[in-house]
Amino acid sequence: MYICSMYSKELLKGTLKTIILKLLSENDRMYGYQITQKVKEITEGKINLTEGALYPALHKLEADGLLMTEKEVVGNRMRKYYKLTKTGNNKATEMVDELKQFIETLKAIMNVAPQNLSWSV
Amino acid sequence: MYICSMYSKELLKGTLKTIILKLLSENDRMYGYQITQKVKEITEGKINLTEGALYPALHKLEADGLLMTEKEVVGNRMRKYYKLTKTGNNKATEMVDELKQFIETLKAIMNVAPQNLSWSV
DNA sequence: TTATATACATAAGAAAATTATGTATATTTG
DNA sequence: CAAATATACATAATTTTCTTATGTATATAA
Repeated sequence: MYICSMYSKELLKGTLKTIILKLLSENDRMYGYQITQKVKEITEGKINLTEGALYPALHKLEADGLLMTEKEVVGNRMRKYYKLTKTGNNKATEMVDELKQFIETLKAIMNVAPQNLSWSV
Repeated sequence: MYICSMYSKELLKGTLKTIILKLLSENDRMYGYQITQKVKEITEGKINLTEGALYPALHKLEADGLLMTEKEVVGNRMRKYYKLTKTGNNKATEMVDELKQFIETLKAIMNVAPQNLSWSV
């Protein structure tokens, strides 16, 4: 898995943790590979998370006490399920709200009224 | 100017260049400080660009041939105006479109339908 | 006269992602 | 049956990008 996104890659930066927390707030528990597939599905292939980004992010969220893990072996292969902690659940709500507001702000910039007069050069 | 944003700072990552190009596609020419003020104005203070992020980004965009500069002295103080090149203008359109699509994709994730059945665990 | 605003710049460090590997099993396909 | 692809984890080296901090300098407001 080497291709990250059909978007300019920079755009994803800063949103990964929020995406992970959001998915986990909807899905009780998920494992890493499942998260990549779920994101691919929801975004119709537009976002493909790379392992090099995902796994370190999951480890960081666990280290920060936002996620907890359960290991299971399914058909000889290991799975590590991630689940929100109580703190993680609160943080998820907070970060999703923040991202939604940020999206609105970005839209304001992207649709800025052409040539308003407040700045004359 | 040390405070960057009322948002978690990560969110801004990856969007700065698009913001700059968008503003310049609306404003013919702008100088650095003006860009910080314009962004503050449009976002109602929610985004404050730091110099440490802005100036290197402008220099990079110039080095990449997307911006060109005109220096002027206004009231004993130097101003460096930035303007889109032809390439920069095309790139601006492209990156703004990309960001708009990315925003829609992000919204899809943030509003993901709870518990659809395509992934059973 | 001191703080704030205007106006540029850059360097050190941190954070986060990309890119590239590595290990291993299961399944599909030619 | 062999090879490719999918599943499933992990990490190290590097790059990019931003934060934080600092530096220079003039103008204006308190």
